[in-house]
Amino acid sequence: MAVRKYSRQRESIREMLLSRKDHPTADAVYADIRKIYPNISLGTVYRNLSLLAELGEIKKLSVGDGSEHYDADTTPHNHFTCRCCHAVIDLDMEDVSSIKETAAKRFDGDIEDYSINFYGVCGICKSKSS
Amino acid sequence: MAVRKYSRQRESIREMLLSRKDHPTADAVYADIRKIYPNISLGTVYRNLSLLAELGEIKKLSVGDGSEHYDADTTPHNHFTCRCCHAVIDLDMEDVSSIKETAAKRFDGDIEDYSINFYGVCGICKSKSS
DNA sequence: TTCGATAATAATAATAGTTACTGAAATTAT
DNA sequence: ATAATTTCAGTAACTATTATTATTATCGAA
Repeated sequence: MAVRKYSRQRESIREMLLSRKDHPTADAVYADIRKIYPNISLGTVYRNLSLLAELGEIKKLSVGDGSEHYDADTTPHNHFTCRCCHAVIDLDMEDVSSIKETAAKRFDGDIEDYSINFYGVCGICKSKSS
Repeated sequence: MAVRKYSRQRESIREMLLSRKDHPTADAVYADIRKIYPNISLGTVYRNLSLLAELGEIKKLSVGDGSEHYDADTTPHNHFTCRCCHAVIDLDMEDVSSIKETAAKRFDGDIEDYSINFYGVCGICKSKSS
């Protein structure tokens, strides 16, 4: 893949991701993008999501629910997964990126990146169950 | 499943996990346990790993490499994944569990747990490549 | 503007990881 | 020992993801 060529599908996937504040799985992206390109292939969705992630334009999130989630917001922030409704949401919290240096202190390798996932019950599910 | 019954296989899986300091996948556990129980089923391994995780006796780790890893050390600690040799190792670092409270400050749900994964190049791979 | 090279696509097959099902064997209570 | 119930091995099924292939779209040059 020497020269990267433009594709409507990829552009559409990028724009769609940017427009949502949630963190859809490949399947959710596929369902959404089919409204614009009814016969886009799921393989195309996977390929372009991986490509965009490689290029650093989006982020791949592994929250441990069996499938990958994608996030167009590449600025450093952390996520919360509700064990009740399974939503993956952004956490509004003060910067804790210093943990990277904390981790590096007694480690002889190079730490390039990190991800923090919080788990529990979200506000909505909490109010429903009470 | 009212009364849980003893099983040699489950006990063997637990002991095996306790004896290793790495964080094997179900498949790695299967390969190892077959040395003792040559015709144990992969399904049995999965079922018991899930069961032990539910009981809180082991921890399931999602590091984003496509498969789950298992850790018999349930005390709070963090992990590092080498993007070179793909090893998942424990990080010896000072306690950062206060991030749980930091995250809770501006959040209306309940935060029950969290996991931190660090990524980069481990010491061994680093020395090899230089 | 057409042409030729090649990247990207849709459709589908294949793979990997995991879970579900079934009848037989093991474990515990009676 | 016998009955009741769990767990097992073996296997099929399922879900998420990647690979293959023939066709189509993009793009730079003639």
